[in-house]
Amino acid sequence: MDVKTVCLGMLTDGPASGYDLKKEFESSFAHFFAAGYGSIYPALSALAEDGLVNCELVPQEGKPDRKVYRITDTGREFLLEALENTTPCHKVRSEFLATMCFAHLMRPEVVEAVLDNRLADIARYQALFRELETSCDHDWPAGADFVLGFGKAIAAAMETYIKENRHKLAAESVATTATG
Amino acid sequence: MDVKTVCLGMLTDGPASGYDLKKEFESSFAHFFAAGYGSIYPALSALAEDGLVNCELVPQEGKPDRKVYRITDTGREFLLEALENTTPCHKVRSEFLATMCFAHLMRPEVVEAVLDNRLADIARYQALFRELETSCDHDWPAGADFVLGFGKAIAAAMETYIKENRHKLAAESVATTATG
DNA sequence: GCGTTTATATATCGATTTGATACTATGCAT
DNA sequence: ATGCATAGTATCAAATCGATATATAAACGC
Repeated sequence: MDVKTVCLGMLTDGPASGYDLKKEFESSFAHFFAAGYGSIYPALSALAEDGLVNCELVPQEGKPDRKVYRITDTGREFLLEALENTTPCHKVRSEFLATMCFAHLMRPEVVEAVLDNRLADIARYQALFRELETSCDHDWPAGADFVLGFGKAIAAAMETYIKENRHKLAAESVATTATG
Repeated sequence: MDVKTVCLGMLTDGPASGYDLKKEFESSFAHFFAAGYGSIYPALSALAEDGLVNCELVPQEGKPDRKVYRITDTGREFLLEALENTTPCHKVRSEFLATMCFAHLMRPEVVEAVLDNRLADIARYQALFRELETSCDHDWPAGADFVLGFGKAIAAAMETYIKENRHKLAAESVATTATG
């Protein structure tokens, strides 16, 4: 399940441009699958080349032409096959936790700042979740609901854990002002 | 905080070879920062070239020489500076959630299998956490404790969420045997 | 005794992804 | 008038991933 396949899946919802897909990556997919233009545009080109989507050029005034992609029957078949994989991965890459591993080398106020910033980031995700919930009138497929709920549950768990355990970290910092 | 910096941080614990670091990436770091040989060896070479570590060749019988890396004073300074970054990221890349977004295109038994496999994967992480807790006699720095606890909390939250919400998914699958 | 897996150790390489940037044009706010 | 947001495409170096190659030896199952 690479960017190509996710784009293909998004296109089952209807035709879209690379720009449109980017917006979806930034909203409903933001909390679990990031992709920038550098991944999306090459992915769409490759899909078109393989005949899994076709591309219609829609001219616009004053703006670059829209390249509107539509999934083909071959593409739909390919997607269904890809969805047969029963062991899709779930990976975390956390510079935050890596940093916390070395908290004993850091000044306590920096540790505090890192934790505050992480909580702020979690709050941003929670705001996004509320937005997604209100904007869409719940005519969503069950899968989208499940995924949003998953994001909310994990964000809440992270928030709770950090708030309840941050005091343990601040306490033991080696670099506490030795002048005390 | 790239692989180079994490390797440098690991080396504050004592000298180690690339092979040793790989084992650490597979144990205590496994749940939040993956790195393979393809990242670790080039990282160590680059660190050595920049004078942040030095390398001692330790010959062995029948096996390739060990290249034992040790952090230098310059390296320690560099690390401390890197740890001043107060906004380290925390990213998730989940092919699992991407797959679940398209559950309505999947056969229900495949959805079930995906969920079972995810739960199994979570269980493997939980086993690893128990191992880490017992093997090390808690002479750990507080940071390592915090990070392990974080992993446990999130794993538990994921497990609970999946078990409590999977029924909603199975229910609405479009592809239910229409022959019923 | 014989094949397979596991462990010790290094290293490389193509494919994918990241993150930043470039280009063009409209409109809105300060 | 200057900057920022929005709409749209596109590219590129650097970083990372995942698999594979090489070499030796102990351990395990049948």
